[in-house]
Amino acid sequence: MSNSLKNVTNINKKEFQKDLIGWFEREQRDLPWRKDQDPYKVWVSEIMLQQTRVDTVIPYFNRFISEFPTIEALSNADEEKVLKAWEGLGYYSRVRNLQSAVREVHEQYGGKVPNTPKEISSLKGVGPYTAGAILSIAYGVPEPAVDGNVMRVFSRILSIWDDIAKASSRKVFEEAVRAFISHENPSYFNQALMELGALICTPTSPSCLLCPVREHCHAFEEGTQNELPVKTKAKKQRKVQLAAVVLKDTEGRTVIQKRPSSGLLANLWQFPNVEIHLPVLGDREQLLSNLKEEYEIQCDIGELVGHIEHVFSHLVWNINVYEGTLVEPIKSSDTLKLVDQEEIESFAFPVSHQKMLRQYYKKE
DNA sequence: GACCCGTGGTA
DNA sequence: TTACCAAGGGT
Repeated sequence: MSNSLKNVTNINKKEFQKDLIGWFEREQRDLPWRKDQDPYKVWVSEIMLQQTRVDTVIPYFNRFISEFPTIEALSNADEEKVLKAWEGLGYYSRVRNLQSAVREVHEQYGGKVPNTPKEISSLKGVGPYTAGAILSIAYGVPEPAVDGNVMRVFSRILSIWDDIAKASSRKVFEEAVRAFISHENPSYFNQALMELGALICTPTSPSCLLCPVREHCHAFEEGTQNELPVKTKAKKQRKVQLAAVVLKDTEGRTVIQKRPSSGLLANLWQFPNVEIHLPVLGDREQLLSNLKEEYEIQCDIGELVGHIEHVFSHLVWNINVYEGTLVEPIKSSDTLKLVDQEEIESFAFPVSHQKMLRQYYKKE
């Protein structure tokens, strides 16, 4: 056993399970993905919930399941529509991986989500947490599903001082879950840990007096609940300067381009823009030369109409936005289009460019 | 292990 | 305003 788990044997496992699961049965929230245990819906919900709040996910989940209700529906869906359904949720590789994996299930597993750790973990976008979540919730398999909640809850219950920001710490908490998980109801056990983390055992000012398992909690006994878990700070975001142009033709249509199929905001659509490495050249000159060289677009760059700051988890965009007009017509392609106000609605944009769309495109 | 990959809410 | 956060995974 890991040295971090020296307190495991001090806790009555059966009593702990009973108190935790009993609380979950009484207090669990009524959430749309809890209406049944359809493995596909459990899967979709778990992908959406990665690093994303429950309140944010709810409307996306309802719309997504309404539009793509089954494995087959999502397998056959147009990628553009799937991305559009994810627009605004962030971490867009999640949905590309999801559709790719769903297609694999459709073709290789006869449309049935696999129920073994090895098979399910081999699917794109399904890591250790998601594998355990689907296996336990959809199939009742007693596998750990260790997310940030579970690490926080168990760091307090067992007084584990490992840094939860380190990837290597996850296995310590998986070991803790394996020591306590209910084999009668792994689904409720795992969900209860996360629900407890979300509602009671919160990051700051946990509600210990309302906690159903405070009698089992070492941190509560020692008064260290506000010092746990240990988590090192994230480093600051890098700043990136951009210049973008809302480029119109003589009929009021606007140029949009598709982002590369990998990296930041992959496959989303945007207004033409360039990263400004050297400010000395000037935004207009760099936009002009980029559009000419990359797309053979001849245009005039007009007024600076505004600027947008957009904060990502790991960087900050500062975008100067210009108006522009096409000098000669362009040819549409898979990655470059001229669209009117109605057509543009069907393309998925990152939030930063949605702001441009609202502020600088729909005028006049 | 370090870094990349989004967004909106909150103290 | 700043910093941190929220049901992680890929490379």
